[in-house]
Amino acid sequence: MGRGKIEIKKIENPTNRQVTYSKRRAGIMKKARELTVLCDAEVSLVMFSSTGKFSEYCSPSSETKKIFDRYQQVSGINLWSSQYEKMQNTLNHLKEINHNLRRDVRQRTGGDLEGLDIKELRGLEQNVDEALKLVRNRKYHVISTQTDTYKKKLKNSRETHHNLLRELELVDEHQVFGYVNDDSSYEGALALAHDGSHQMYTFRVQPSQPNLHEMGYASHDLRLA
Amino acid sequence: MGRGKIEIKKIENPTNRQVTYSKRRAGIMKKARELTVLCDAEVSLVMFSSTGKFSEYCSPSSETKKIFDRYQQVSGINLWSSQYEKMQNTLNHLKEINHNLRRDVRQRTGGDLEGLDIKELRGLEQNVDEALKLVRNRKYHVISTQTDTYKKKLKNSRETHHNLLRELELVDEHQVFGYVNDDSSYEGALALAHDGSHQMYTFRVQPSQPNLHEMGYASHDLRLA
DNA sequence: AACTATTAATAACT
DNA sequence: TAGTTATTAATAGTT
Repeated sequence: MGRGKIEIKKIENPTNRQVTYSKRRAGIMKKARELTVLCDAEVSLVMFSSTGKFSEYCSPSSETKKIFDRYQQVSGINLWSSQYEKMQNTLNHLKEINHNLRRDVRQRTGGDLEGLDIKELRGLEQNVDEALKLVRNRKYHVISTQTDTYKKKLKNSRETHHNLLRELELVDEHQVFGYVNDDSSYEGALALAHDGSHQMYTFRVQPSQPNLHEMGYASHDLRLA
Repeated sequence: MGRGKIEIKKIENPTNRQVTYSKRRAGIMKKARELTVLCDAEVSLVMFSSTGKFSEYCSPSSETKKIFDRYQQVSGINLWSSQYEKMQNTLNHLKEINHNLRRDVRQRTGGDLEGLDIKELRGLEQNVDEALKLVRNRKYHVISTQTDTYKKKLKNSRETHHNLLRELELVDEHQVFGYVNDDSSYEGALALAHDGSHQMYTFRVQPSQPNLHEMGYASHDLRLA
């Protein structure tokens, strides 16, 4: 339809090709629109020119996305299967790891021991025992560090006090009051550390887990008390 | 184009509409094909008739899926944003939980203690201490159960033996040989349980975590030794 | 971007 | 559903 018949093959002249693309694109869009109206059909038309220019037509009261969804249903092709499956796998993997981590934590708090044989129990016992020693060591280290800090502060304070008194002495030539050399602070801190209070150690992860159940987990209480 | 002009509005006669749909569908598909060839374009055409019949055209050497992917890139519309976002959130949530669980396990094995203050350390110590007691109790329970089983087996065996000897006595009227009443098995089991072997307790989750690094985790060795 | 000779599509009919 | 044809619509080549 035009001044002479044309063969249906790629137009080599780029300018010509682009012009023809524009014209025919308008034509096919009109056809799509007419089909939609005349026949009450849903039509999605997506085009990319050879230069990459994108155009689309979509029947009114619909969206390309919806037609894609429908296309997917009918064609049986899962358009985002690759993405989706990969994520699904990652998710399952994480869930499994989480599950195992939870069990480990439970066993390390003395629960869920029924499935373990003697050998495993012995191993766990030894492991927990070693952990206990490490925690104790760390505690003592923190305590002694803290105590040193207190001692230094005290020493500083003492010196400051001393100097102050000296200054007063020099200024007023008054009698100096004695003061107590209080070295009982170290024992005090140790007593504090060992006071056997029954306050529980609460697992930090708790406050940031509002909806585990949404992910297929029973809402186990992870509070390790 | 036809015997008389027609108005572009829905064809009310269903038969007519269906006929027109078929003809025009063929026409628009031909147009799409021609556009593809002449102008070296990529075209996706998806149609649903008013009766729900689905047809598509897609430029050769491409697939509807690929064109959809491209459509998504260009249009900025994320076709699976809802699905994807939900999964992404779940994933991040799981990762966070995982992270916290790992830290907890590490702390329960005596690592990562630097961030804890005295109060937390005291709590952790007490918690681990209690866990240790629970594990020990369980171990003793398993041992004693096992020992009981052995005792019963032994008792059975002893009786069987006894009966056998009696039968021999009755049959042959021979002299009975004595046997040792071996009750040392209990002490043996306890010794085994307390032997202080340095064999490590290995965390069960290990073998099923081949590729943690793929999920953005450093491949920490979870082995709790 | 507009024109127009010509071909292509198709509405009505069979 | 498929074929025919009169008529309109699309468009190739031109301006």
